[in-house]
Amino acid sequence: MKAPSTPLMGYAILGLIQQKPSSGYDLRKIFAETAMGNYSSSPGAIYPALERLEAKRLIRGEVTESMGLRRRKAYRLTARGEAELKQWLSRPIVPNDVMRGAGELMLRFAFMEQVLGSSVASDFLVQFSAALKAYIPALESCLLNNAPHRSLSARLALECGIRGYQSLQEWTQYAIRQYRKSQTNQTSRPAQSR
Amino acid sequence: MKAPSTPLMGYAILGLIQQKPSSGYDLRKIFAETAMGNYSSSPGAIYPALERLEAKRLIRGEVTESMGLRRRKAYRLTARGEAELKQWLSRPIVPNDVMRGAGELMLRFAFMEQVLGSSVASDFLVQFSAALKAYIPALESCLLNNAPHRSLSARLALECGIRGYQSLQEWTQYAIRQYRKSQTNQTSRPAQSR
DNA sequence: TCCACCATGTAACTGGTTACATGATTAC
DNA sequence: GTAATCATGTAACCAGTTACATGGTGGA
Repeated sequence: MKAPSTPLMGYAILGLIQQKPSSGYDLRKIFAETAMGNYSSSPGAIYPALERLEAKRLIRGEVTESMGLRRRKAYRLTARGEAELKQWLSRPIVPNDVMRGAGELMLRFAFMEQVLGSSVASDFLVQFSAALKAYIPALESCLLNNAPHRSLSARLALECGIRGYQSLQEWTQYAIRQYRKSQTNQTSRPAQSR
Repeated sequence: MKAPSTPLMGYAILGLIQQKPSSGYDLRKIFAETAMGNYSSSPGAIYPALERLEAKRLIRGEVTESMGLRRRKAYRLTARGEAELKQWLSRPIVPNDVMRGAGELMLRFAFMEQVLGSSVASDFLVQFSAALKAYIPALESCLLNNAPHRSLSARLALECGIRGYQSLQEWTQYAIRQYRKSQTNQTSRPAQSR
């Protein structure tokens, strides 16, 4: 009774390929050099991941050997792949998403506007903010309950986690304001891929 | 040319066991119910991890079958285990630690005071703060360089990462102040395990 | 007695890690 | 020609996941 779920890195690849058809090498560079560095850029991670996605018919690769260029296998999304990506991006936020660190939610949000449009991204922020609002008090009570702490450093580490979520919450408010600002300027359109 | 490194969860277990000898079940509860929930509480993760640590002679388990109690295998640190834990806690902070998310550094800090004393923990915070100060500008320039962003949501996601590190930096300052405050009240002692 | 929970494990699968292999192309 | 870099891959290993198995203990 388990969905044959694509791991997080698979979705990262789907999202990047949706933005721009890419080779394994392109993806390695992105993971190695940009802020997406939390995902592995090792060939032993990326090439097998591409093969798995291709086996599931979510992407398709074609070699571009034309005129003296280096051999290069560029992947692009299939219709199934785009559907899978949209389905992932459309999932509702569940408490577990927030508890396990917000990495997956942020990855989804980063791709969301291009794929589903700015109004969906804006709605997502509202959901996100609400989920954080519900979760933070639980952490704070955890801090108070454990009043007789083992050490100052242990308590501070816990406080650091709470601050992280508070900062995330502040970011959602900021981001919501940014979307409101942009909506007054231009109409919300479903983000056509050029 | 690779150290037979204990994975992060192994150190989490060593740290917890140092605080208080524990069984696999105890650890499961801690990982499931407290703020350490980012580590897996599944039996398939914990029991093999305990076996690995025992095989490396870092911990030793003994069954406590006394008087009608349920069978229970409590582990405690060996001398080697304590040495390994101290060695891990004493490692200098390298840029990579900060880039790959600060999870390992926070775990180390949480255990640090009990094992190595408050002055080491305090020094650690200073190092941590310096590492963050060096890293944040790189992220900010990444934001500026990618000025023609794909979408507002992608830019905001990047900003969220930066804010997270800034909040971490603010926390280090706060934590350093807390240590200064505590040092004026009581002398810094190497934290004897009772 | 039977159910809930305590407590420890095991097995198959999945996927990431390090490290190595291979060869083509470009710049010097 | 030779070094750097582009580009794709492979293999052995390691550890976490889900799911199941086993049995003791206490309370209804």
